[in-house]
Amino acid sequence: MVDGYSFEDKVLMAVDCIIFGFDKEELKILLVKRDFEPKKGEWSLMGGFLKKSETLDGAASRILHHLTGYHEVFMEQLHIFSEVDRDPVERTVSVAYYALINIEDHNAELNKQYSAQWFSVLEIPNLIFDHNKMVQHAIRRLRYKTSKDPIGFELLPQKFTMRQLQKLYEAILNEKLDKRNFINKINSLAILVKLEDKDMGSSRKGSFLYSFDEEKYKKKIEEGFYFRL
Amino acid sequence: MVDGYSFEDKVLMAVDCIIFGFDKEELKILLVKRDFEPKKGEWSLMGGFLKKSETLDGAASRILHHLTGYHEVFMEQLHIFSEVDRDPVERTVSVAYYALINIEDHNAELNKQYSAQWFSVLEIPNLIFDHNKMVQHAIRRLRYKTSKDPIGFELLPQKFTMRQLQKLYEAILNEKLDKRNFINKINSLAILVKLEDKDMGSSRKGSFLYSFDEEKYKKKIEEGFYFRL
DNA sequence: ATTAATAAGTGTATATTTTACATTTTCAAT
DNA sequence: ATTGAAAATGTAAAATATACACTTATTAAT
Repeated sequence: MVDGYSFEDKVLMAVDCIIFGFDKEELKILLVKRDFEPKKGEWSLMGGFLKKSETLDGAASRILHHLTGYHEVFMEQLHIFSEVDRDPVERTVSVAYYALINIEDHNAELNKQYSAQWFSVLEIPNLIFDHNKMVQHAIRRLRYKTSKDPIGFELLPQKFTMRQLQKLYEAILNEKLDKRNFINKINSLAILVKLEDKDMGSSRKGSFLYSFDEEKYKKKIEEGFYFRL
Repeated sequence: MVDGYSFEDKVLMAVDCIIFGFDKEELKILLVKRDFEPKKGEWSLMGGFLKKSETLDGAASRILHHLTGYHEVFMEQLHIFSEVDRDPVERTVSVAYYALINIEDHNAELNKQYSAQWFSVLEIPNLIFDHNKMVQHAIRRLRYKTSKDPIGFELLPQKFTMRQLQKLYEAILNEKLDKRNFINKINSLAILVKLEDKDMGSSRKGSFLYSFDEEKYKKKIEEGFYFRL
């Protein structure tokens, strides 16, 4: 028993991260140029390998932090990809995670360092291995998530306008929504606080800023409500 | 490059299966008595290790077939569990799969061979490692799945009564449903065929048998409908 | 053959939710 | 003061979900 389950195969486990951001108009993901063989120079998800001493969640956080400088970001396991030949170098199983970050205060320096770049989810380039499949999977999951959680918290700056929130939903769902119905629906959730100040950036009139009421927001999620736009 | 990613850690990957069945009254899962150390003699999910030459889906099917004799069963990846100490013998990451099988023509011989036993999901014993957590996760997933797919196909015999179908949903959701509303809702999906013959087992009057219209059923799933009972 | 027992089968009215849709307001720039 | 541009706002109609109770068919017992 000293040897553990000694006759069983061991495999390498990669963790690849689909990092979502929203830039007021478009839903984007952060991709890096791979800097080692094979497929050096091609676009890829940010990834790394699981170490024996960490959990998968831990590995995913480590990798994300490495690239973005962020701690404490929303991340969730997506799916495991295990086609035998998915990595031509060696049998590697990859666990995909997706993360939601506020693109605004993302550290641009790090992007240079890793040759990282934001891409609209509508224009994802060819990625190495099965990474395109992972991205599509993540987009589906994010769409699903909109019907279960109010996702804005993670992807928007602290203060935002109704229109920005609507555009976020539109970007994720890839469909236009009716303004009045959207506002009514969001208000019925009662998770927003209307602030005094306005954002003057987008019109002469200016539009009121909102922020999430964190407490109500969390309670809502726990209740497991179903939210259909 | 001959050595691949030679400095990275490799880990053992287990696959554990939550096997759901329905016996006309209760939602059940199939558990086995573990026959090797550690935790020999305790209840456990049916599991095994991933081999280098197979995918995770392949491993899950292999393991399921081994225990139940079934091929071609609905199975789906659930979640990966990777707590560092989850297996006291050795660092092992486990991928949980859940399967839906028709309990009726399940091979009872194999149950003896593996000391396997069906347990109501309402009375799951203490399981080894983090297997109880996996089971709870699987039940949540199955509940969610009812709102997205008509799940009966996998869990019921080919012919079944409306009442059996209702009981299946009630068992999964763990709540009573209204008979008339249930029937109306199911009929509105238009995926069932009402057969000529009746099941005389449960009443003097007898109740009509139904079966799924496989084609409509598959079309419905593809459409991605949302189904709320 | 009448009766009793048992589960099957069936419909509707009300409440709730979702959808579609157009005008007025504000204010900075000219 | 006029203009332009986006923000803000409400309602009626349609669709969906819910609550709810009696009749029917059959057979086993008398």
